Amino acid sequence: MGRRGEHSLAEIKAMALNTAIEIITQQGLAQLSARKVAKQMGYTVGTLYLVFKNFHDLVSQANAMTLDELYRHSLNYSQHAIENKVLQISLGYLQYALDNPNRWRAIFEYQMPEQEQWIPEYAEKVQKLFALVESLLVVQCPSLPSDSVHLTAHALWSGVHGICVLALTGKLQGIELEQVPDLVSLLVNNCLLGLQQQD
Amino acid sequence: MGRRGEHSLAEIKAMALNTAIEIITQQGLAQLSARKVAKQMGYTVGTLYLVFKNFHDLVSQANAMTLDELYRHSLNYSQHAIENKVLQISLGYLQYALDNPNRWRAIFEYQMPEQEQWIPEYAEKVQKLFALVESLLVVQCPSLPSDSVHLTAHALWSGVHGICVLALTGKLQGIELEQVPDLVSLLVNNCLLGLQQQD
DNA sequence: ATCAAAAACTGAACAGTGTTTATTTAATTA
DNA sequence: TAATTAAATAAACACTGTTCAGTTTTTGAT
Repeated sequence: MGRRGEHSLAEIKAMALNTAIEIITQQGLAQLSARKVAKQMGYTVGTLYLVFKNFHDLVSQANAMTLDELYRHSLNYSQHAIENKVLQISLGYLQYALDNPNRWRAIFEYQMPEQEQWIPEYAEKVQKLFALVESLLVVQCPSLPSDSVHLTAHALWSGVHGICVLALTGKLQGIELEQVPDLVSLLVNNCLLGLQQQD
Repeated sequence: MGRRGEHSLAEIKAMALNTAIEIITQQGLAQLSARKVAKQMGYTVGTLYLVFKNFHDLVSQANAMTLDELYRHSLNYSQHAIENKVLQISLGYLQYALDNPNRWRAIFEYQMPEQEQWIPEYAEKVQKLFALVESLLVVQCPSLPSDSVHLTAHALWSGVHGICVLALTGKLQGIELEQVPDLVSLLVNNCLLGLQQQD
């Protein structure tokens, strides 16, 4: 039927990303498909390939948006804390995951096709989160050498991430859901305690 | 062509599981398909459905076998350690993941179809790993109350798991691969140090 | 205003996926 | 040897991502 001109390509791209996020949120990443996105937008599949290189591109950009939200949410938690900001950002990270399980899992369970690359924004945004934790840690443990801060930030953050992963995939069967934040507190606080003892 | 009688159904099932693990090991979970398994065995797809309920069933049982190997490997590491067994089992867990990335990722990145259940063995084996860590922790921290041991074991183990996840998915960009075991040591040792300080 | 060119959009095709089922073939039993 | 049972297949179904030849509409120039 040809050009309808109702939406610009930029608008179509935005619509597609929002629709994809909607489907991920409601039905999970596994239920996302190109045709489903297109149909829900009122277009056909081919149109998506005018604004995305391929399906991987669509998913990556949708996940990048989630990663942004996740970053802002975590940052917000740390900024509203007056002490132990490292713990607070960790709890903020967990809370976003618990509140948006499907979107959170989509970020970390998406299997990148062989031979494809991450979109640049994706790697940047992951890096930004680590950097944020590192900056909070350096304030909280001023006597720690910068090499140690770097390693510790990654260890701590990976640990918090691991708790989120296992909690969201139902693999923490011996732990009640309301105890999951306690796991984060336990890990972060004891690790920090151990660090300060070394000084 | 009908019954060839070359293999019993039990043998066919074992062949399928071994073939699936082979494909996962070499090409990753994303490249696994029912037809590929069947073809590599010298059978057709339909035959697989004589011994598996569905594809989910096949993947689950293949992953359960990996989970067993992972458990034995981790147990072995802890048994050969004379002190700090909690750290050693953690490093053993990490090493298995680094040595068998595709099999390890298959366990944790497999998206269970909506409305399907884990096979019972699967949940049991995950539980067994947590229980093992908990039993080592209780020896290493005898003065810790049993409630705390339970929580701490899960927090610690999730932490170690998180490091494995991010390392294998290439999200620890600020860290060299040979430093990853250091991350595990840092997390585990500092957390244990913090715990002992609380006593 | 008319016509050509460019851009937007579709629909159908392709190879692949998991799954089901009628059918064929071989081994077992009577 | 004939009837029965079990093993295995081939083909179909609905779905997936991806491509591309056409069709339709808008735009730009005469």
